[in-house]
Amino acid sequence: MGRSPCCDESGLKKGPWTPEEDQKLIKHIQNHGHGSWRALPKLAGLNRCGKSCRLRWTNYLRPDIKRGKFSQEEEQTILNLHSVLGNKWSAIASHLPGRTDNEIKNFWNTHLKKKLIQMGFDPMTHRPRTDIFSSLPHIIALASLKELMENPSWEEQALRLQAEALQMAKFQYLQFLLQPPPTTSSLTNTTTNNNPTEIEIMNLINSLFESQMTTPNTNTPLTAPTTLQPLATDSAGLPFSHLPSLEIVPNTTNTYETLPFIAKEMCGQNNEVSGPNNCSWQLPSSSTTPSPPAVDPPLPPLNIIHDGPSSNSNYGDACSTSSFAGSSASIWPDHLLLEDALFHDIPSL
DNA sequence: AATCTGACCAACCGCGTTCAC
DNA sequence: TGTGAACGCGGTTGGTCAGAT
Repeated sequence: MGRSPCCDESGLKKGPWTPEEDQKLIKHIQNHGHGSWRALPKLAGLNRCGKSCRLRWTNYLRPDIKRGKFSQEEEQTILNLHSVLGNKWSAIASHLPGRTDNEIKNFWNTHLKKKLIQMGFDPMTHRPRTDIFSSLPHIIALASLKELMENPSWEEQALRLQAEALQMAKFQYLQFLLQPPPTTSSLTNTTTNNNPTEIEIMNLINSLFESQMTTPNTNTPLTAPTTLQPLATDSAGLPFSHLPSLEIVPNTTNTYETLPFIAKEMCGQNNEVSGPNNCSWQLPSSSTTPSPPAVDPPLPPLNIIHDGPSSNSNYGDACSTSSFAGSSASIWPDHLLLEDALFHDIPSL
């Protein structure tokens, strides 16, 4: 379709508006309304194109425009609406009286987007970022190179580091998936499209347990309850503050096939759930947990009644998760530091 | 004091849609 | 119904300013 030719016309002024031009535009619109924007500049005595006049009026001169810093409520509203509407700035602006789409767009690009990224969220999906995986090969390569430079037995070190990095990334991603969705906005209703898929969680849980086998293919049962502690809260107090610790309890009546149901229920934030095959997990009473911080109190530990050896030989070995949980918290206190930890002190290449 | 860098935001550009003829 | 002008919207640019080096 035809594009407006007005901006292509030569001889029309561009760039910042002067106070005199503003006054002409305001006075004309107050007296006559804007009518046809194309005809307005000539009628108002402005050497501007109609489009420029319209933008100046709608984004800056309109009397009902609210200027100044965005309030916490406005910020929250933008987050809510953006999680639903995406970059529909005009639609978002329609819910914020006095704010223009341009202003909201600028505020988003300069503040909110960065804020979400810092908190570990994808600003487009409002879900925890998973791009750790896409960058993992790069991280591992550099980490391996570091080992190579520092350690003569670099092959072994690199392999170990690779395994640890991959394991950590999986665990962190699993923790992200188990958060109550979505957390970028406390006002947003829980919508199913923010929930991780059952398969997604199942695959991660299985791969974690599988790779934690200490004695492969021996079917050694898990002999004592083991707890996966949540990682430390990040600097902003999110998102790990909502994460329960996971207690894996040996239970001969359960099978690994119950894990998808466990995972599914964990997403639902229920306090007590009975799954198939006598599988169950529950949130212990709050009295068993340390006193919560003033803001964003953590959920109490989550007990998972987990099976021991399974008929499925891929998953049937013992899990030594306590050391895993301990190392995870000490090596990478939060997800944002994983890359930092690996890159830290790496000489420039 | 000079230069650099990044944040901020008004304004522009260009595409898709709507409207009038 | 087809066409072109007008409009609306989202992405991008570029000027300004403040803080860091």
